[in-house]
Amino acid sequence: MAALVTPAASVASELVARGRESAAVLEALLDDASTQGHGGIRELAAEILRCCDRALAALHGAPATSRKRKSEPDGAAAAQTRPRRRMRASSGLTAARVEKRWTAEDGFIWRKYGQKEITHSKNPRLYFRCTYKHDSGCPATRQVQQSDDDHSLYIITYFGDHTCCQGDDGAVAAAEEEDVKMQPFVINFGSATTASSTSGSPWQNSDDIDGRSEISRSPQAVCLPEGGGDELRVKVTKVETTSSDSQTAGPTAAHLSPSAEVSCASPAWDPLSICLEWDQFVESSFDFVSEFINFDGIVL
DNA sequence: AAGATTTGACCCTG
DNA sequence: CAGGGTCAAATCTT
Repeated sequence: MAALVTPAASVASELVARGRESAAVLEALLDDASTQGHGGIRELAAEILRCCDRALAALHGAPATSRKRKSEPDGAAAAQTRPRRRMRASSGLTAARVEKRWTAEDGFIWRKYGQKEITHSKNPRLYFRCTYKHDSGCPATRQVQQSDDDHSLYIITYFGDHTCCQGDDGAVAAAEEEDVKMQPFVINFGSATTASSTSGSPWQNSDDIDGRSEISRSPQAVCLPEGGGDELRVKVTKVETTSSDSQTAGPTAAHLSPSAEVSCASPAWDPLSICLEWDQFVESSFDFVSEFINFDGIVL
């Protein structure tokens, strides 16, 4: 477990994560505008996302390679002797954290390891573990399931904390809290179409929440302006934490708070002082698009 | 070729 | 025994 644990690394990690979010928003915007010939710029935004992902991976202290699956030389015989698995309920793993989001994306890099049809549920439950489980022994896992009631909502249950980027508990806790605040949002540029952000969103991709697309795809639902509105509307879904003892109740039984809607004149996400530059970056994203900023500085 | 995803089977708990 | 969580071979993607 050779994760970077210095405060500087923690800050860098968070900055990159935030930059990635900004790029995701940009890509979403451009995606919608693709019919007007912004395909090349979209690709650029996608490249930013990829760069940020790689940077995060590096910061998390894991080599980009060596994740090859172990092969079982004895085939079926090996399966017979494989270690007995333990169910989470009895494993004493850390508490579950249930989130209800518009996107399955959360800034971490997950690897899908299973999918299961759940009884009395229309949508399958997807199982993810931290990409760095084997490299850093990171125990973090999560389950993602689309809401039966609202297909544009994802119910995400987190188990365990990320140790792959941990070391400074305070910093990590702050980062997680931050993540919760800034991830689940819907941007509405004051469209007259009341745009129920939960329906008809062009960005939701219910068939595509597997690990790969999660990393590469834009998470936010965005409505482009129709009449020149300039207000950004951020929808924040509150998050509750449940105890491990109540985990067996499952995500759908967990207590989810109703969403709170917040309107703001600018897309400044929150008052993290060290990240002001990114806020400015986002605010000027449209200008930057038209001027074709030089990305040399972010090449990794 | 290496790494990620899919998916059926295995295993555990209630 | 049913339901749910995880494993890992097969398959796909890059």
